This record gives sequence, C-alpha cells and structure tokens, in this order.
Amino acid sequence: MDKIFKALADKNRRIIITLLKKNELSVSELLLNFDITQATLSNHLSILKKADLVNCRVDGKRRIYFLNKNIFGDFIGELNKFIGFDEQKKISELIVRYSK
Amino acid sequence: MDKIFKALADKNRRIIITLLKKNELSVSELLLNFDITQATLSNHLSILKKADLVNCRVDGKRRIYFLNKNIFGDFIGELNKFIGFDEQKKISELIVRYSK
DNA sequence: TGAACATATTGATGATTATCGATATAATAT
DNA sequence: ATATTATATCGATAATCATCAATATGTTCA
Repeated sequence: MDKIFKALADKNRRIIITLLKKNELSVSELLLNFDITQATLSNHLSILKKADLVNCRVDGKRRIYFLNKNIFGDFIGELNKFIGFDEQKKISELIVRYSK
Repeated sequence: MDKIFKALADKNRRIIITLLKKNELSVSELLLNFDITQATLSNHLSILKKADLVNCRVDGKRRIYFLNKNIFGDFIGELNKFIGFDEQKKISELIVRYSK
C-alpha cells in the first residue's frame, strides 16, 4: 500500500497512468507528452513498476509499458477497506471483482 | 486531487485516518497512538485538513478532529475516473452516492 | 564489427518533507 | 491574575525525492 500511495503522489506519474490507460506505450512515446528528460521519465517508470502499477515487455530495442489493471482493482478495494465506511464494503468487493 | 494523494502518501497520516474512522478524537488522544512529538502530529493534521480529508471543532481547550466522509467518497469516485476502466464507471458513481 | 537507436543507471543538485525543540496562543481552573 | 492544559506555529535539521547531464547497457541494422 505504501509504495502505491507514494507512486500516485506525483503528478507526472499520474499522467503516465492516464496515458497508459488508453494505450500501451514505449518510453519514447511517453516522453513526447512531457517536458522532462528521458532519465527522469525512466525513474518515474521505475517507481511505478516497483509499486506494481505498471509493467513492461521488451519489443526489439523498445520497452512497451502498460498498466497492471489487477493491481488497481485491488488498490481501490484496499482503499475502501482502509476508509471503511460500512455502506461501501459491498461496493468495494464489486469493484475488485469487476476489475479483474 | 494532488493534495489528497500527497496527504495519503504518509503512513502516519493514514493511521490517523484509520483512527478517526472509528471515533472522532482530540489531538492528545491521537498522540497516544504514535511515537512522534505533538508538533509533528499537529503538522500531519494540518496537512490532512488542507487536503480537506479531516476537519475539527473546538471543544473547550481541545480540538476534536473527525473525518470528512464526503471528500473520501468524492476521492474514490475521482480515483475510479482517473483509472477509468469502463466497467468501473457505474460503480464509482454508486460509491459517490453511497458515501454522501 | 561498428554505428545508431532506445532505455537504464549513476552521481550530483536543489526542492520538498518529516521531524524536532522551543515558543506562542488560547482556554480553563485555582 | 496566574498557573495549567491543549494545541499551533516557528526555525532548524536530516532525510527523501524529482530532476538533470553524463554514461552504460542492450538491440538492431549496415
């Protein structure tokens, strides 16, 4: 949980997630959307990966990053448990199920 | 959104939220649960308050802190939109409604 | 093999943050 | 009035973090 919250606490990383929501993308494709260096982007991707929010596959000399959707479902479930309003418990279970 | 994510990125602040989930509590009552100084706790509470996640009322010389449940509902809704898996959209609306 | 490309890693720097002790403010009680 | 209690604010410090330029690693292509 801690790694996920920390990973989501940065605006650029949330933008990365928003971009990957639509398509999986290589590092250089992602880079076009930012005003940061490749090194910085690579660092953000590493943090997202360590939090298990994204993953990547090798495609030639490129690395294609994509969202780990399961983790997001689990995270929202956890978040609901963490906040834990009774009325939301059933809903959080639903979310976990739907997002798998 | 940014303030909320940043506020939730600290473990102690998440513990504060967990504690306030059960009861509203004064600063000194909260302090019993931690190994940090009163100044540090006060700082954490200030950050949570600026993120609108908690609020407080004055009770004599005490300040009683409590969760702002509406904001949490909105936040989870936003979070779902942000992640934005289609299957979750209706659910996120439900959550927002239920948590109000 | 070597040049070109894509990405990761390293080491440094400045900004932000969590933390503290000390002090200020504000309410209550003696 | 003054002491006590509860909390906030201030100023400093150490740790963490985002960022960069430079370099390393790994892949493809000529």
